[in-house]
Amino acid sequence: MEQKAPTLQDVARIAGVSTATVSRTLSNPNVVSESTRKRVADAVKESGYRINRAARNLRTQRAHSVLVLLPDLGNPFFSTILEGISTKLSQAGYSMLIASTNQVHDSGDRLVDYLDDARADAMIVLDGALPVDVLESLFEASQSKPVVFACEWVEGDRFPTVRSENRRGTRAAVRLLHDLGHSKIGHIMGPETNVLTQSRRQAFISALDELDLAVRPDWIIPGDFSLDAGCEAATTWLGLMDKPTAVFCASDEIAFGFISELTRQNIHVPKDVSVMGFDDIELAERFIPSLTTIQQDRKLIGAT
Amino acid sequence: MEQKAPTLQDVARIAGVSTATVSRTLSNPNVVSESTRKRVADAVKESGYRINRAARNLRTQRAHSVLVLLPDLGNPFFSTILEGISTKLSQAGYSMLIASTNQVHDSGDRLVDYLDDARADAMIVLDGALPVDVLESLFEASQSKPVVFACEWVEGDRFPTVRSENRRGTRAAVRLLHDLGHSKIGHIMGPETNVLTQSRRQAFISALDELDLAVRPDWIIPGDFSLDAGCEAATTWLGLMDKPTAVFCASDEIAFGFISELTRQNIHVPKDVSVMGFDDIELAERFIPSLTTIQQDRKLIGAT
DNA sequence: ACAGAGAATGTAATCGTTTACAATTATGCT
DNA sequence: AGCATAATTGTAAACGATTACATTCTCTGT
Repeated sequence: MEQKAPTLQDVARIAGVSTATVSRTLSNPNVVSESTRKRVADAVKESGYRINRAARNLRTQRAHSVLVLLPDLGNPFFSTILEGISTKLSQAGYSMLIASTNQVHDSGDRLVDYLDDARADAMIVLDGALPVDVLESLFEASQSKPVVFACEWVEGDRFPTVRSENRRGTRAAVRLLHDLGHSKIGHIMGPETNVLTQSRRQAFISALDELDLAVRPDWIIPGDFSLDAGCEAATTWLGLMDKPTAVFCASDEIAFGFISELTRQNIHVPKDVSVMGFDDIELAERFIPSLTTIQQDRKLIGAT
Repeated sequence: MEQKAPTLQDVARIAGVSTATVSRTLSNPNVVSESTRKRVADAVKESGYRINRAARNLRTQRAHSVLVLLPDLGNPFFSTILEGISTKLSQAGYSMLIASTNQVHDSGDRLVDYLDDARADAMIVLDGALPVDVLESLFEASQSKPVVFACEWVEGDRFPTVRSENRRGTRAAVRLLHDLGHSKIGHIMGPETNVLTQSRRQAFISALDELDLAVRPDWIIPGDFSLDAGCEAATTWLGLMDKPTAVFCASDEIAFGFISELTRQNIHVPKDVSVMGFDDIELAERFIPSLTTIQQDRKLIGAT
């Protein structure tokens, strides 16, 4: 029973028309007459025809799919963004290919292959920490196919970028803590090299300045967006003589790690110390308008 | 500067050989002579040739990509599994397409289209709650292309399935709680219709039986794998006259919701009540060997 | 030196669509 | 009716790779 899939030819034969007509009926129905349109529709149904994307892609020179590149698939933060992208893409009739940066790198493939090779029409990059040579080749490729950065970005304005309002979000968080009566506010950072880290730290400092609050270097604790970093930061915090009464974390994951470690040490949140996160992954109370929703529109535009 | 991508023909011309030879050099190097192999390699480098996947896919009738279907992209639990799948696939030279069940459903596309239309060679399903008609058509399609279920599954043994050891994990969890001295153990379930829920509840009950512990229906609290469910369960727990001193949650997310709500109500975990989760998402202390690692091998086998 | 095996390469058909162009038919207008 | 124009449909050439088959070339053994 290994019957091969029906082709346009088969449909054409059944409907008694040419393949061209069938193709037109499917992709551009309003140019064929009512009667043949119906005949073709019936023939399609009868044969159980499904278009062969490979053939179509070859002929039209488009892959009808978009590559999403992210640093780490396991990171829950990205999954909500993916959800948004995925929805938009499938609405627009695109498929979503996924690759994670480290893998691509390990396997020796070059990133641009995905574009060069006609596997993807466009690329959405969620990783701001790409090596320069990769960036270079990406930029070259972006002359012919759209490459857009989202959430994280690279310096230089060479790629269109979709970013959330890091500065504003950070300021809002700091102000909220201030309004709650805190004047001793600390910060747990993301990984040193990350653009988000930089941006949020700067925003944090300037927000403190605006409110005439002290900026204490020992209250700015290094980290790396992970739970573990939050736990370590908790230890650091415990070791401080003069402890901040509120802490703004560069990511929600950090915040969780921080809180859970403190709880283990019988420090109560928020009674003993207030903690805020950033990113609005589903786990947290969301105090900053979600990133994801705003971004998707522009992404789609960039992609098509 | 809109130069089109170089093709096999271009390479062939530069190298002074036929396209067939070039193709062979690339896909089956050991049948061509050393000298031409080098000539072709140089020509490839000179022209910057990249293979056109669309053409290759058309000719070879394979898409070199696998579709992963999951119920909800936003759910962090799946992202770690995705990571594993993705790694294996890219090692094997496959791309990974992603779709989420609800979207596919909403958009009116049929799932099987992905297989039928040569976009994907195989499919990995992480959703055990598909409508019957979808299942039916999937099964039909699985005659020609591999479809494997993972993590969740459907009754009937019609599809190859990769599953984690739900029963064993559950039993291990219950025994651990028992060994810690608990005799009053409760359970917060996942969504009623989910196969994992069923499996874990049964295992939970039989584990209690084995240990001669009481099975109290009011200690088995309904839920749905989400944080919110955990919170609600916390309220339910608070309302119980006779409270279990330990709770086994069907997912880590539930456990987190439960713990956070209790903490808010000044109940201390684990002093006042012990809580265990299930799934081993990165957030939790991992007390059950991870699901993800074991599965990937078999998945890959199934897919190729 | 020559037949014959085996290695290396070339020729050309093929995968299933789309689409420019030609050909046909239908329609409107005087 | 007769011709111009528009609406449909058909013919056939792409798209860029793979591969069966034919061909040429290179040896080896006698």
